[in-house]
Amino acid sequence: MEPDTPKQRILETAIDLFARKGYAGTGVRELARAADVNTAMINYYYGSKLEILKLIIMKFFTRYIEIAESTLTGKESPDTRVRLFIKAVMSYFKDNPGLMIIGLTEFPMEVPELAKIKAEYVTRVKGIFITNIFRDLGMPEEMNNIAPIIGPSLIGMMAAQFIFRPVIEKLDVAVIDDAYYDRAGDLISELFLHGIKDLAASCATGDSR
Amino acid sequence: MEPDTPKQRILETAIDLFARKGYAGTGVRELARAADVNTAMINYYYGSKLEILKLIIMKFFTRYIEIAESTLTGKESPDTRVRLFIKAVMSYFKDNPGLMIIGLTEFPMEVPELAKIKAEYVTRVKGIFITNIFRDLGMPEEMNNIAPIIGPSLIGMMAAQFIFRPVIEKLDVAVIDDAYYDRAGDLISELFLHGIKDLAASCATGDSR
Amino acid sequence: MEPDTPKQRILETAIDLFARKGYAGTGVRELARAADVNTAMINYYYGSKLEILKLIIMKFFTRYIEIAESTLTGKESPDTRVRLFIKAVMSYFKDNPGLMIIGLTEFPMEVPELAKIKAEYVTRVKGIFITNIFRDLGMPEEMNNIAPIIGPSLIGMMAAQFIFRPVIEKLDVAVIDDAYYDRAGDLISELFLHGIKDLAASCATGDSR
Amino acid sequence: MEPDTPKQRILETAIDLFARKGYAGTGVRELARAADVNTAMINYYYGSKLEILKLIIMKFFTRYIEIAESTLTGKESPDTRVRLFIKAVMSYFKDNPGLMIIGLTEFPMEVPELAKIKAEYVTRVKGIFITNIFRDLGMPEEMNNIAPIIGPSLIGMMAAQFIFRPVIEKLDVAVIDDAYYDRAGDLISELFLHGIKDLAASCATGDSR
DNA sequence: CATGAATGAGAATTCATTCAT
DNA sequence: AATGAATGAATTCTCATTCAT
Repeated sequence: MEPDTPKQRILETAIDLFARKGYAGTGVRELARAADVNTAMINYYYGSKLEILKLIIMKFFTRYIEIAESTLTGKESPDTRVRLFIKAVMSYFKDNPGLMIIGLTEFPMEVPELAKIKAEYVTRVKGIFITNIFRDLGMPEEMNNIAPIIGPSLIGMMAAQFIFRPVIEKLDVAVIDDAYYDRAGDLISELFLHGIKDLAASCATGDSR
Repeated sequence: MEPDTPKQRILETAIDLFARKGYAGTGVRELARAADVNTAMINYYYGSKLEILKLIIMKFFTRYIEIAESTLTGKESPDTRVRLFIKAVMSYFKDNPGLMIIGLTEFPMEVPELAKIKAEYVTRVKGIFITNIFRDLGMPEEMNNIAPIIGPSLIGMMAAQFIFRPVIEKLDVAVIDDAYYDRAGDLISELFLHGIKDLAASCATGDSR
Repeated sequence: MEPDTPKQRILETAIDLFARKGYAGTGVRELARAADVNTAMINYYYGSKLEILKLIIMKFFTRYIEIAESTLTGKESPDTRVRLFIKAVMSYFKDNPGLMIIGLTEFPMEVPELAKIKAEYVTRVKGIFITNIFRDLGMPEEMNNIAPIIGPSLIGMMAAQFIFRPVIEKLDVAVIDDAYYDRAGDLISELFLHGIKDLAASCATGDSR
Repeated sequence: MEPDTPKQRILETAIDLFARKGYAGTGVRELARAADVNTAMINYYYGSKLEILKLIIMKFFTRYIEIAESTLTGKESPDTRVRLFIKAVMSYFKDNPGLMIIGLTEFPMEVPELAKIKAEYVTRVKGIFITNIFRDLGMPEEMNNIAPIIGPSLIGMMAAQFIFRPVIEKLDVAVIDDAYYDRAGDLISELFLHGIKDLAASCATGDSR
């Protein structure tokens, strides 16, 4: 179905390598070899190594935003929508772990352009969350300022399952398969929802902080 | 008080640069310049760039384990101990953000030695958690298998506050200062404790999954 | 006729420089400059400086073995064959002094691989000599154990003419030209044959050692 | 008896290392470590690495000349004197293989001073040989021009036993011990004397070339 | 005497990229 | 579209040497 062109192979291989060895830690020649293309092809198709990174980051966030919008803005109860969101995100991360790792952890500060793009994406997600979830959960307005804390917390919980995978695997636990990530998603949903609702409740009774 | 020797300066600068630009993304010459030492000094004192990384990772985990042991094994209620742990960890991360970022995100897979060391540290923390917290919270034995999910989740929440800082800063939120991280710690404590206790409760009634 | 490609130029220049200044004493940048190529070309074509050395040593011994086989295994009298061998070897050395000097004097002990290869080549030559010359000269079996002495002696005599050339030139002797080496070859032949035959004779009469 | 001062240890270790790994292939720090002295001591005692090399070469030739003079200028028959010379030289080489290897094979062309010194030494030996041996062996005057061939040949035979030692050892021969070198010395004496006398004889009858 | 810190130049190698074919 | 040669800058690390203590 997918044509498997050299150009595609380069991108897929880059996602894998950048995620595992880091953007700076991955050489163009290494990438070319792994993708089984000529070294010059990389610059021919993508212009530069950095362009590939940009592309990957955009790719990651584009879909991430889509998921946020399609799951969080529905008509279901806020609980359900959060559960749907987490389920969808976990599924997305599971199918594209490399994309996620690169999108979330590669911060080429030398490229302000990228930092700005990232911030824009995150701002949008934050907006979606406040407008659709916080409000519907009945959280008081003044709790919006904790959004920048619980947003990263939620994504941190989900991402951690994949980022720390090499270490988790070394533990004597059952294998990390699809079911594992399903369970993790459910767990994170419970943790998050119970936590945030109790928080909102106690907040309403005055014990703000 | 602190002597500020070239050797120390190299290490401190390395922590800063490795955290911001990545291990692979940081050159020795760049490091030398930033630490204001001769390039050869780096190898003179530490042997190689990789040795510095190893040192940093060990440093991070050594203290992290200490914190886990000293806070989680006390006589207080499990709730209190978790709160103390999170507070101490957040304080540790706040004072040593670079140390944490490197310790948690740099995975030089080419160095199996490091991977093993990391796994050992994590195994110990997992043990401390299960023995001291899960048990005392009255979690059923069969929930131990969610430890590898919950552990990363908790640390993911905490770490996210620092790892995503460059992006969070770009949001139109209040400045990220000490108080910010205090609040984040409290919030994560609530989220985690409410979540996990409700989870244990619902698990006891059979709805576990 | 010979294409004179950069790759060839690198090898030829390496032979010259390694022979004159030693392998360790020759820098890649120096080699690149002398061969009039970009420094990176050396690694591009040969992988590493060490690979060039290996190649040169193999090259030397390959031809050396060929000469030994083609001259020593003929149907002529053993005297004649030895003379042919020495003549051919001297001619080979004269045309490729660098190859010989490197092949015989560079012993990178750090590279056991090379030491093994060398030993294999030498073992083969020793075998050829014993089977084809010692036997035909009527040398008693028990004299085979002197082979490891007279083998090096013979090659030492021949090689010395080239290895010590810089010093010989400083003496007030006639110029060192083709005729000089022809004469040296003849002389060495006489020295060697007279010597070894008298030796065999005296050995036969019992005055062994 | 010998005090084993740091200064001496440096020189002895240098002889060993320069011989085995080459002058250029031996680092000052490596030398210091092997001699168990501080790196700076090397320059403190000898000024520079090059000075050590010069010293070693001088040392080698000084003794070599002494041996030539004391053995070749005696009252015994020329045969006997040559035998004594070879025996003494082989003994000298055996006890100081490093000294010999460095003295004979290290040609730092960049140091014309050294080349000149070497040439002077060799010229003296050549003179001793012609005056004391060739003449007494009754070699015709016109054969003096083969001295530059014969000299290197003889020393080449002797040196080869030590220079090629690492390779000889790999052959399946008996161990290389003192007796081995004694035998080699005797053999080389026979080879050389038989050869050169027959040569002189045939030369006298006109078949010179 | 002896040390360890310090240095600038140089080592070999790899980098991302370009270009002619 | 694709290749392999080629490049100059940059990589990490080692060099021999100096110097203050």
